[in-house]
Amino acid sequence: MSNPIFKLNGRVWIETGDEKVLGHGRVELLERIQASGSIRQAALQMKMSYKQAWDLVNHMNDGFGTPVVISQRGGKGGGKAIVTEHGLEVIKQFHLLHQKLQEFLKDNTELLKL
Amino acid sequence: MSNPIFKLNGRVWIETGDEKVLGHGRVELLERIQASGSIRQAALQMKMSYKQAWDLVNHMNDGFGTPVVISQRGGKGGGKAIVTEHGLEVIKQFHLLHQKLQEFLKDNTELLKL
DNA sequence: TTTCGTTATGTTTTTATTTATATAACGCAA
DNA sequence: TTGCGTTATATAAATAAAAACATAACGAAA
Repeated sequence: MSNPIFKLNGRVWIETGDEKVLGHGRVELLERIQASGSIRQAALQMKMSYKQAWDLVNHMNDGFGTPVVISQRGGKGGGKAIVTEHGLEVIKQFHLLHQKLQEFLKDNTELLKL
Repeated sequence: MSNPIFKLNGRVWIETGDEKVLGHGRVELLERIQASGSIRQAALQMKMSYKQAWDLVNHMNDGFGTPVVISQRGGKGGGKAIVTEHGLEVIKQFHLLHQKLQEFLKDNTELLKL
């Protein structure tokens, strides 16, 4: 067996050109927006500023051809944000990738000899 | 085929506990130290400060049980640094992992439907 | 014993990033 | 039509990260 104190870890993400458009953190943000219906609440939960969350959402909407989040201000509750059908698909795809990566990491940790 | 503008990318690294001990950048540093015999030259090549390079080397030596770089000051040329046998092994292992990840990314990019 | 170029280390300065603050826009509901 | 809570956006303040700078230690070679 390999030395137990060493752990293999990794990340995957999706780029357009050279810009990162979707990764681990952004997916969590989308999920929390979906769950709460609010960019603000999602940001609070993840302990990031509203501005940062909004910038990320904006960047994702730009990066993907079709928006992943649609938001509106005013109205009941002051405003809201929803994850689009395309956004849900994106989340799903990323989860699949993430899961596959975990398998990859697990398999190769076992081969790791240091 | 999947949308050509989206690219899957990723990284792997090795941790001990929760601290990153080896990744893509550190491996390049080791290789350049090996090639030049100097931490300073390696740092210059990678456009990082000597301090930063030295800190990384130190951190790696701490992180792995046995040192990956041994350095000495003074003497012919002012000093030198060499990558240990263990360091070479570590580089080799990481390259293997990196190569496998590239295959993983390639395989899954083809499945990527966005 | 002086010079040289590097390792080793700490300190200071600068830059970049993050966070906080402020304010306008908005539309529903009271 | 006023208040409310959110989205949207810009600007300022605070933190963190990186780079630059300075300097000591070192030993071979001149």
